[in-house]
Amino acid sequence: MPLAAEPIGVDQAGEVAIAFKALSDPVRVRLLSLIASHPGGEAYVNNLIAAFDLTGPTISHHLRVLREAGLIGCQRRGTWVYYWVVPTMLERLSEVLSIPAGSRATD
Amino acid sequence: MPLAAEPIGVDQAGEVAIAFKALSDPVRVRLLSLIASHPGGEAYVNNLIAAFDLTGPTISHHLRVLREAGLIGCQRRGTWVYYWVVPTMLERLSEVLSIPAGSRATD
DNA sequence: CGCCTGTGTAGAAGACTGTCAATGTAAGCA
DNA sequence: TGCTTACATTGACAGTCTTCTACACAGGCG
Repeated sequence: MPLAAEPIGVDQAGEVAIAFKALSDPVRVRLLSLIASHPGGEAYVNNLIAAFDLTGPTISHHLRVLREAGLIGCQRRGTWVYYWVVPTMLERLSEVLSIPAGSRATD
Repeated sequence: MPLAAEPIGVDQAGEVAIAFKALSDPVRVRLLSLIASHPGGEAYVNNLIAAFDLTGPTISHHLRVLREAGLIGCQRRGTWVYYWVVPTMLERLSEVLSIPAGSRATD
């Protein structure tokens, strides 16, 4: 349900805000984009760490925030840990921000 | 350009993160929804304050954050100040989160 | 002019966040 | 078993955020 269609409920506003908070850091936005745009839809941590001027623990922390927000999933395969995006969550957020047709007013 | 289409640039990630940070608080999500879904697309501050268990200055602060993020605009008309949403900004964020067709992988 | 209402600003307290160094855990290999 | 690599957790520090109280500004009205 788009945010602009009707006043959002308190509970749903809280859930949505948690997801947006996970996206409120440039590093996490880039991480999500790197994972989502990776060939095959997956990426492993070592590649992600190499893309930033940050230490491993910091990237690990950001990945955890994204995971706890339900935006990405992960799985260990042998030594490496693979991450992938959860498309349904992104789509839900995208819909929340969409503008319903015919609801535009003074701009 | 959707976030999942290709790795997002550092600059754009920063801009997008600022907008998402503005949406990372439940109060601001509800404020934006109240303004966007208001008949006529506008709302004035007194009504917004009445919808929360928060003081006027706190609502004023949140409105400023939304305004500085480019998500809403405002104008004084006599004694009252009216707020409205900026649809282009919401649409841009919605597009960033959208999933390009055919890019879904292991879920 | 002076008063009241509506709205924003300033400053401060407390909680939260991003980052790091140090340490811990898990898997592969000799 | 012991060593090495890959990744996560812990604890700490500096900075930021949310919220409040107190105050200031702007506009209408007597």
